[in-house]
Amino acid sequence: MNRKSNRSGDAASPAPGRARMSDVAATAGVSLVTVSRAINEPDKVSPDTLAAVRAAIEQLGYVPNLTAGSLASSRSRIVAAIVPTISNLVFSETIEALAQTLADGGYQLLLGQSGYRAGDEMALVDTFLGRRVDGLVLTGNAQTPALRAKLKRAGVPVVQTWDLPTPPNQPIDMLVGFSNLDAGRAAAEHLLDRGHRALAFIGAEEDRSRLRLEGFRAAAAARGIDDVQAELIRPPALIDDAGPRLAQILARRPEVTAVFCNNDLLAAGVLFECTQRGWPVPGRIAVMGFGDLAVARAASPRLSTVQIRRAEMGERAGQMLLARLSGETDGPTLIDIGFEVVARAST
Amino acid sequence: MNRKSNRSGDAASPAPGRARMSDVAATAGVSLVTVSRAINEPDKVSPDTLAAVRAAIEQLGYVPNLTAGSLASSRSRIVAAIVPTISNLVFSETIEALAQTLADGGYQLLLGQSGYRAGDEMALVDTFLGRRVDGLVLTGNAQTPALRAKLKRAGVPVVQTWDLPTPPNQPIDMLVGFSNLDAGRAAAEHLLDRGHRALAFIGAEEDRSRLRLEGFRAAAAARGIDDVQAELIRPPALIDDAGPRLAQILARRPEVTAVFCNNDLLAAGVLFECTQRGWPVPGRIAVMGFGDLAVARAASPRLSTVQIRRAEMGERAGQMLLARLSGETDGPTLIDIGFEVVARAST
DNA sequence: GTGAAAGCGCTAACAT
DNA sequence: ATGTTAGCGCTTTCAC
Repeated sequence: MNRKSNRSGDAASPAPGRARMSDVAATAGVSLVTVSRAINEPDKVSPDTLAAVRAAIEQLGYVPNLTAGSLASSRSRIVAAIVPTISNLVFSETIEALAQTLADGGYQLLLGQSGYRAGDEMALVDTFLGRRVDGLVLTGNAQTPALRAKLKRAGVPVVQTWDLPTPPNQPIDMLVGFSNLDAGRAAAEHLLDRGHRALAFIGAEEDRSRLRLEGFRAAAAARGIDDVQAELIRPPALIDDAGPRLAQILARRPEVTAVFCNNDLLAAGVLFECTQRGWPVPGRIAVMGFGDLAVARAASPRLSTVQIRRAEMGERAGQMLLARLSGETDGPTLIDIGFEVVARAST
Repeated sequence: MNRKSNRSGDAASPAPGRARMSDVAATAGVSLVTVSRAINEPDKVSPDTLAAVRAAIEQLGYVPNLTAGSLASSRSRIVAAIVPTISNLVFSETIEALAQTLADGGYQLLLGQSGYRAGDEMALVDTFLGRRVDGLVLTGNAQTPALRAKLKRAGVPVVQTWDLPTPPNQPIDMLVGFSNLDAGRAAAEHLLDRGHRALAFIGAEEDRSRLRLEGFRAAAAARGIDDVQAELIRPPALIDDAGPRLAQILARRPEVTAVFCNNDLLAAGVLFECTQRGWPVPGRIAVMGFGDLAVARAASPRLSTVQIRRAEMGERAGQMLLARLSGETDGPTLIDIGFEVVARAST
């Protein structure tokens, strides 16, 4: 009952509803295939016909139906990406670079949020596969066995990001990331090198954050320090969680002199809390962040942090996908982009 | 040459490539239509057949081809949204709430970034219309006449967000927003009421920010203050732009005692700059933000700001769209959700 | 409650 | 350089 019913205002608009490719063909006085070619492979059409077709398209306000095209060609020109949340700034640069790289290659990005829930991730993958996306970019490598199986069966190119394969997990297909374990370790070593012995950790209760905590603890233990206070925040971890969590840590262990926060915004929250208490940083307590977001360079004092090249990660993910989609079969399928400890004033 | 070629590892996987609905039908011993019904309208199928169909789906690992479904039904169950950038936290809560509301209604969100460029917005709309999205959510109401015309011709439900219609612009279809002009005005009045006379503004060089500046200036002028220093940052405006811009303002006009920042993160950047200079806030300078993000409640001092109910905006946008898509013809099509000045410690 | 036939709007061979 | 013939995998009448 809706296919023919026009919505409300039905003024004398230039175009009569929605034109199809055959309408364009008729108007231009050519066949339907020629129109298809004029749109998709303009070189294979004579200049005159091309002009005629373009005029007809313009005149009719024709918008190609990409759904029909996808069905016929079994290529959607869509790549889907799943991130835990778009409200976390660490992901947005990766996504922006990915979207840009894909766009330059003629693909569009479909974005889904898992909310850190495995069930949601599975549901998203289902609809993405249902839409026959040409590729998939996932965050982390903690996907459930069921999900892995489904992806392999579907045969879609997949890129995992933001982590390296942590045994026993194998890469599903391609991967670009870094070792979160080593990053946590490096953060601890940085603080230990500066003489801190009473360490604390604030992060989200989530896979990659847990890995960094594990590395952080391992490095501390290697130097004989076993008591690392940790506060894990149920995601999303927001900046206004930082102050109260720091308070919790200090209530349990007042002598803490250094805290590693699992993203720079959380670290900025800790800085604000210190300002509130009138505590000098790093005099009373050293603060280290993660990510090297813009806030790390803007904070006072400037934040020491672990830099992740987030944009590069998105770009590489996009390139790997484009290479695979264009039929290239060689090229890397596992990239460790590493990380770098950046020492600034807060430690 | 690729339709039949299988990628690399071709182990004895349970499923032979990709099952179609007819395969499910054959396996379940029913007709294809029945499978379609079992998936889309389970009530209209007997419990036994339903069970049989579900078993077959499970066994074959069948994933419905939504592209084919969309083509046949001319409904995509996709709503697209365009935001300037996902790297700006003010948009993410709106988008998250929108995505959630739509998901509850059985629709998926396709996200596009315009990068604040009108040309990109047009290109995005083109591909979205090409994919026959069922609805569209746009940011702001400064769309070009060409874009407006295209949207009206296509007849898709459209919701504009984050602003009210500013003459001569009419709403394209539906709208949920607030007056950026009035919000800027209210911010100025708040600062004026606290006795400030030398005012400054830091914001992005972008439509809504400009409107807020206009309102800010108008309210100041109404009280006899004509010299409002403004710094407009070419988007994206990041937190580390704040300090340098404040410095610029002070270099031109050292007696400035209050600055209105066009988002809370920028305001946090100004707070950090003040900490750096050893300036008391609001003693030496008052700082006001916009949005009421989490950072406003976490900063030191707590930020006075203009609160926008961003999640509600996304939810309302989703509801309007769902109502329209389900055939409801009444209901509101223009909602002013307002704003609220929140006075905290920074002013 | 279930099925048979027709077609959504395009692209992919294969001609010419 | 252009056209013809077949589908892509579903949903929709309409019939039983």
